Amino acid sequence: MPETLTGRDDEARAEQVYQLVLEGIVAGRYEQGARLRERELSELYNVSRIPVREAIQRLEQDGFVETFPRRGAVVRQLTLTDVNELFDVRLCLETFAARMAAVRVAAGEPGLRLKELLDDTRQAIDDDRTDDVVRLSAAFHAEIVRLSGNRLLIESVKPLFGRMRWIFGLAHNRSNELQRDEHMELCNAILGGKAELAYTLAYSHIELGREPVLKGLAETLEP
Amino acid sequence: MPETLTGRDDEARAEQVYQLVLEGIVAGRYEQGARLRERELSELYNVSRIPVREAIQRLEQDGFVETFPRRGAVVRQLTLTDVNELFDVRLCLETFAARMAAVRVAAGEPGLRLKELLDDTRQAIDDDRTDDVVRLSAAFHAEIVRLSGNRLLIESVKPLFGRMRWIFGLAHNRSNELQRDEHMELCNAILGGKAELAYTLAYSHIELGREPVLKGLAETLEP
DNA sequence: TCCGGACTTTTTGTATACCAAAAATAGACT
DNA sequence: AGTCTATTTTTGGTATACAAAAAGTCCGGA
Repeated sequence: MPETLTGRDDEARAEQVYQLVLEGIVAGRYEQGARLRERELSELYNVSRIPVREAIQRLEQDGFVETFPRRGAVVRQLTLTDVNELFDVRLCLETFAARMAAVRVAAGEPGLRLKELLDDTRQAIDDDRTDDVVRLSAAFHAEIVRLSGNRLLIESVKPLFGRMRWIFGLAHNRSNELQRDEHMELCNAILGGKAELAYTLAYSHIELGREPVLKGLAETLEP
Repeated sequence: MPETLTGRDDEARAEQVYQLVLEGIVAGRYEQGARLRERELSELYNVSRIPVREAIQRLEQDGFVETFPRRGAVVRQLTLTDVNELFDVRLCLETFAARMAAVRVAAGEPGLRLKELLDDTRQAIDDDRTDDVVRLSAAFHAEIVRLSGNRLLIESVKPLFGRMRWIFGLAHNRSNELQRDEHMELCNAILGGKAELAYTLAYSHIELGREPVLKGLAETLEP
């Protein structure tokens, strides 16, 4: 029973509720269309209904729950269609981001953070810290988008990353080693300012991730 | 003084507040970083602060206002950078949508609505109903995205269309006749199932829109 | 005169209590 | 058992209150 929010660090209760519920969703603690009742959550987390409503609104906007008028919010369940749609949109936006990132780096934008993330991933793999590997991999993709310099693109991609976290949490994935190799190549292309190469590498890297995830989710969905 | 919302059709006060404020923003009734005070809006529209907050949250998510902790929301102002970013992201998503739409039509999805919109636009141009022309043009682009069948793509594009409405409201545009010709070509490609052609036509159509809008906005911004 | 700090007012973020109406649920009746 | 009705939940909304952070104001001193 987390009385976590009671008197403690105030400021942004809504944000905290959002994070807590999201955590529950990606960890699979809610199942198939479970209802999120406002009063239930507000009592659980010792906050009023206002922050809860705000959190639920954001969860809906990020595609984790669905709300129906006068019936409230229910946790969505991921389908194979969702995964395919996600990968298609990622192919659109992230390949563009990779190309732009290369252009911007060629124009002087510092891209060292990308290499750092790669080094950290190396460490995390060697230490077998699986959660960190996943987190760092996501951070790598996010950093490329950030490097693109297009704020609207960054905004547009944000909800996708939320969904990715969810999907990768449910359906795992393929060899970390292989993925890191691809990240390395992509990193080199971007830091070398090779825009078209970055585009191509990003494309194949994302596309390579699709099948394994689909297969993993299919298994999770129907055991 | 619109007591519009008072006893009337309840249901979705937040939505109405959202629409009303958005209307004000795209119509340019608010200027350069004007503050949106919760109580002010709630008194203006005769609602409590909750629907107002909800509306403001959505306005932020759609990029019309910016909020700062403990300082509330201010109306954003469009910059040339915003326009360029918007067109770049549109090039990503809408060209993909056009390609997918062609594929889906070839696979049997009915695309007649696209032709209807084109006919309506013809009428609107002939009748000199400028507002309708703009609205129908937007609807044409939206319909292509809808035809793509990718719900996540539809969600991702929604905020862009909001911004487009804003931008086209401020900075007008180029010959309706020319645009309609391009729409016609694109429509034919999609209905003919010619995916790559649809992609190319969508690309050049969107890109052709960029310069005029930039020029128009530059004039609006510094008179 | 102009500057900086103390005081006052606004405004947000949240809480509490309450209500109408729609859904969900239970119950009664055929 | 199946349908119609009554009861409880639950949402969406209102009103009001309050602490704390900003913003705005005022005032005294260099």
